[in-house]
Amino acid sequence: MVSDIRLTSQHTKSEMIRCIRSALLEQGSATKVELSHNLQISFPTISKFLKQMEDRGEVTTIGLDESSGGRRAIRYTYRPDYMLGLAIFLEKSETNYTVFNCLGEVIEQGNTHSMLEQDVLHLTTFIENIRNAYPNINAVAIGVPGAVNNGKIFLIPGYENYHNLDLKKHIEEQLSIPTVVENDMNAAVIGYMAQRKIGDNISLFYLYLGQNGPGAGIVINGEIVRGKTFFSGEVSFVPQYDDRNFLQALTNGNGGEMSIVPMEKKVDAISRLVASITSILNPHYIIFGDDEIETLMLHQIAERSATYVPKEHLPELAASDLKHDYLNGLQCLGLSLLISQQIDD
Amino acid sequence: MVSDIRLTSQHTKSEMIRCIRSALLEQGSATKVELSHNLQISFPTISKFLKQMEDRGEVTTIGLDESSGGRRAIRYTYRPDYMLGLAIFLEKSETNYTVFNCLGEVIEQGNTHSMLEQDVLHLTTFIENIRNAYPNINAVAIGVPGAVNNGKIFLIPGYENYHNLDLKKHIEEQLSIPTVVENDMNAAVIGYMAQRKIGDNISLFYLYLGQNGPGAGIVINGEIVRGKTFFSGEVSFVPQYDDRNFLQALTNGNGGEMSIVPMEKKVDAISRLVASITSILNPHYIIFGDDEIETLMLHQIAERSATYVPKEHLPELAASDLKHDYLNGLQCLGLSLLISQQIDD
DNA sequence: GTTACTTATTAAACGCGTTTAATAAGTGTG
DNA sequence: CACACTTATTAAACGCGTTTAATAAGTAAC
Repeated sequence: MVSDIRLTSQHTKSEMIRCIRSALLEQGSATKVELSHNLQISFPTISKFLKQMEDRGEVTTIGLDESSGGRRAIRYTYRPDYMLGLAIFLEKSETNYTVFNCLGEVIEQGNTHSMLEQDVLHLTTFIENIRNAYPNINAVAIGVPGAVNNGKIFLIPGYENYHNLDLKKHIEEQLSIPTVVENDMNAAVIGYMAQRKIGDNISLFYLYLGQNGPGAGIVINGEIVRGKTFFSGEVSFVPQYDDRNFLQALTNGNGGEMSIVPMEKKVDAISRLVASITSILNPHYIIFGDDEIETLMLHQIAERSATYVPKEHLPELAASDLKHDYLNGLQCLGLSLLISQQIDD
Repeated sequence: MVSDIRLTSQHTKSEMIRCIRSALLEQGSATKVELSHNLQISFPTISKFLKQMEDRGEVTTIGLDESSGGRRAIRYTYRPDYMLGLAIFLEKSETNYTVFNCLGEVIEQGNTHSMLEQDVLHLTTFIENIRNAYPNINAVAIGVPGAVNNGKIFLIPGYENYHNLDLKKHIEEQLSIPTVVENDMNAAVIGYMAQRKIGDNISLFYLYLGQNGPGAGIVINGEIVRGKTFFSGEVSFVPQYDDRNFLQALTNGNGGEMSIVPMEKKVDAISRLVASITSILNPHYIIFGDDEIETLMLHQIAERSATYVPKEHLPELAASDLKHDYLNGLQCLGLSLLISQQIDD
């Protein structure tokens, strides 16, 4: 016997606006009734907020719906350029950036010299300049090759200027733009999941096997796994053979070129890693962020993994474009800052 | 420039009651001002709910505080026996149960014949009988040696009667008592964390190395990891040596007694597992749910693990009493049902 | 013991989202 | 083209937690 059907699951003002924004962006357009239905917010409340948003130019009407038997409804849509986001990823050799709108469309894309070895001031003035060109940039997402927690860079080997720097706080204080900072692999896994519209309580292992040594971004139950000392995903160290761990198996133990090691040995090492991950975490997906891995190799890995772990428990294996996912992840992070933007009347 | 300091972070009625209950139970006793402060709920609201709870006998006053310079405050406390919980764990050889109050104190403890091979009806009448003896039992927590998701038993090898049964739904419909069903290792990890008051965003690996083969309960970012096919924690299959996985390393590959394998070989296998877990998940703790593991062995494992993974990233290793944690976990699960109990005016 | 000053509690006014009633704007039908 | 019947929108009444003001109950000082 449930006492009450709906216990006024109230939201706060900014939560509601966030919901309206994301619903409008997701659905492309909507009427007030549709929003009220989908978001479980009462019609009058939707009406009130939508009017405010229309007044400040955030949404526009795009005409009337066909009548479904009664009065025709007004259809609203979000203006994608009302706010823009800036995504930057700092890499060893260069700095890439994109300016994007609320639909994720890229307005401008470019790259410049690496900033990791420079002073942080370089970065802030760079952002400031872009913002001067696009004044309605309202969020910055920065990707770095290092361990990040809540905007603070804890560990970034080789780049002293950024070590132990709370980059989020720094940018927000200097430029007063909402900012998010994230590790590269974590951004990639976020981007991949968003793109494939992978649900919320899913576990996913995003594995990179590139030049800088293996690394992974891990999402479990829809949340990024950072670990006690930000060491999660450092799969190089997984012991796999009598006298070799994963990295040694890939590089023949001498830190040499990966290409020297014969294909089948690599496949076995990767398959053993897949088996370990499966029997420990049993995720839904393992994604290889590398174009080099072709479908053939994926099949071989799947087959060989099944010799270590019952087949039905193995995750779906797939390859994906790391750089693309990385950028997409940063845009997602920026976008979520945009749509939760407070409005100051 | 933040526009508003406190955007009326409103809660629903039942959430508030839940908060008040848990605060009173946690702190032992409290005044209205203290509750209002700790829970961030306004004084009048606290006052209103506390009065209702007092009226129905859920809380009582235990006198006045000493004056701190002004009017003396009334101190309230929760009546621990106002609601009781029932924890049951179904095992192969027997069925254990405890009746406990809101403070976690055990009112009655006992065991009876195994019910896993019987019909489920056996279990329901068993619960019904206990409830007749303690009419204010308001929650049941059931632990089973199988894969459970949201009360439904997906996989429970050897016990056909329980396979694919939504036990939670079944009990709730038959007896109308709020019910929670959980896997044994998951209950244990919950119990361990509650007992040690381990924070909310912590990752913990609870490992069991007993007769029925290794198994683990995993919590990451404060949430149970179940996996795509409820296979998470099945660490037996982790490949560790050229030709042996973890289980084979422990049992010498012939499924024989663990005791045959020399101590140091076991230590190495466990250490390799610790290293794998660390480099994949980097959890805060790995707990061994086994009394057999003595402090000496823990030290050896810690030392040996450090040969595979940099020491600073290793988790804290500890041993704990599985059965105790298991029971405690069930009580926690039951308790959280109790304190979120709806009141029907 | 009266005064000044605390602190706890109660009572009234307010804000805000919701529910409900009222109105507006369509459709098809005889 | 009035009529019954939809559906969208607006206006008013309500519920509930909060903020603010008023009152009660205590302490210390003179």
